[in-house]
Amino acid sequence: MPSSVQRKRVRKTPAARRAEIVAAAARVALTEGLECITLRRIAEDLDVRPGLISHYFPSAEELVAEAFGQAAGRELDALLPNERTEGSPAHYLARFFALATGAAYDDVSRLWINARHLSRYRPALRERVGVQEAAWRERFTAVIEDGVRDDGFRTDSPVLTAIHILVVLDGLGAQANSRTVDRPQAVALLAVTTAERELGLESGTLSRLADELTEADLARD
Amino acid sequence: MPSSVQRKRVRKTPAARRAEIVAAAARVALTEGLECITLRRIAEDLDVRPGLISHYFPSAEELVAEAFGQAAGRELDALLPNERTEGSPAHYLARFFALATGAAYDDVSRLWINARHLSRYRPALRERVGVQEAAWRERFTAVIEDGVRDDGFRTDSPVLTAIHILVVLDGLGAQANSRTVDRPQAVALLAVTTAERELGLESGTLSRLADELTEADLARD
DNA sequence: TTGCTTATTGGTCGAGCACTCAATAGCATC
DNA sequence: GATGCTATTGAGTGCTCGACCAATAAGCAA
Repeated sequence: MPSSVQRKRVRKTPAARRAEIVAAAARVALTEGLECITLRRIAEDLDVRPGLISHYFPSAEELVAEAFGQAAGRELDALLPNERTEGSPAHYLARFFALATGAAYDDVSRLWINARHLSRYRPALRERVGVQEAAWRERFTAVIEDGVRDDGFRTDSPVLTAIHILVVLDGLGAQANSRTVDRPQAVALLAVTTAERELGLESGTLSRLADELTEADLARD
Repeated sequence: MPSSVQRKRVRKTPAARRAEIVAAAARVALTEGLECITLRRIAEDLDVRPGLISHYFPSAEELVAEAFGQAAGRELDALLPNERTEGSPAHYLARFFALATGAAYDDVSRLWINARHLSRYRPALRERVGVQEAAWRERFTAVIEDGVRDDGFRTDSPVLTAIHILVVLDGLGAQANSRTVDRPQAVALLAVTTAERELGLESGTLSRLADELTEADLARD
C-alpha cells in the first residue's frame, strides 16, 4: 500500500478551513510579507493542494487583503487591548510605547509599509488598509479621551493628537527594512516624546512608566 | 524593402546608452513603481531589445537600485537645491514645504514607500535607500545649520531636528497610496508645524512664507 | 575599401505565478 | 450498508519574469 502516491484527504467544514487559510496567510504576511502569500505557499503550509485555496478565495487578492486585516487587527489588540478593566490610560499608553519601541515591533512596521505600498496596485487591500487605519486611530482616540477625563491628559482634539502620534510612529517604522545601525535615543523616543508633549504631560512621564513595566505587563495575551 | 521585418539598429556609446537606460528606469520608478522596472518594459520605452538592458545591467536588481537613486536624488535637488546663492534658509525651507504639501509630492512619497518596502528583499536597493536617506538628512541639516547661524533658528542639534522633520514627512507620506479623502488642515501642516516648533520659530512663520511664494519660486529648474 | 571591435539583436530556457475544471473521496444521513 | 452532497484533488493552461548566448551589423581605424 503506497502511502505517498495517494494523498490522504482531510475534510473540514468550510468555516474551519477558511479560518485556517486566513490564519496561515496572516502569519506569512507578518513574518515574510504580503507578496509571499501565494496559492502554492499557503497550500504547502496547510498540506493541501493549491486548488483548494482558490476554491475558498477565487481571487488571490482577496486573501491578501483578508490576511492583512487579520494580522493588523490582532497586533492592535495585542498592543492596545480594547477592554481596559484595570490600569490607567497612561499605563495603557506606556505599555504600547514599551512594545512599539522594541525590536518585536519591527514586524508590525514592515507589515504596514508592505500594505501601504502594495495597496497602490490592489484595490481590495487598499480598502482594508483604510479600515485598519481607522481602527488604530479610533483605538488611540478612545484611550486619549479616557485620559482627558480621568488621567490629566490635556488636548484640544483627541483625534488630531492620535493622528499626530500615529504619523510619527509611521515615520519611525518606515526605516524598519533599511535601518542597520541603532538610531540615537532621542529619535527612538520620538513617538513617546510626541505623545507626552501633545497630551500636556510632563516630559518623561510616559517613558518612565514604560520603563517600569515588568515582563508580565508586556506579555501578550 | 520590408521595414518592419528588419530592425534598424542604433549604436550608441556605452556611457550614453547606460545613462538613457537609467533615465528611463527612473521615470518608470517615479510614475509607476519600482516593480514596473522590467527588462521588457524599459527596452520597449527605448525601442531596443530586452537583451540589451541585460547587457548593461547583468542583474536587474542593480538597475532598480540605480533608478531609485537617480529618481530620489533628482527630487531632492528639485525640492531643496544644493546651492543657495540667494534667499534665506527660512525661504528655502518654506519653498520645500510648499512643494511637499502639494499633490505633486505624492509621487515622491510613493517612491519612498516603494523603495522602503522593496529594500526588504533587495540588498542593492537597501543600500541605495541608506545613501539617499543620508543625502536628504544632510541636506536638511545643512540648511538648518545655516539658519541657526544667519536666520534665528534655535535648536540644540540640527541633525536631530532634521531627522524629526523627515520622520514626520515619512509618516505623512505613508498614506500617499491609501488616502482618498482630504485630511484635516492641521494634519496636512504637521511637517511645517513641527519644523517651526523644533526650530524655535514663531508659529506660522514658515507656512506664511510658503503661502507667499509665487509660481515662479516653486518652478523646478 | 577592408577589417575589427563590440553594441545590439533574436530566440530560447526554466521558474513561478493565478486560475480553471472534471474527477475523486470524505462524511453525514438515511 | 448504501446514497448524496461537496470538500478536495490532480492535471493542465497561459502568462510574465530574469537570464543566457550565438549570430549580426554599426561604425571606427587602417
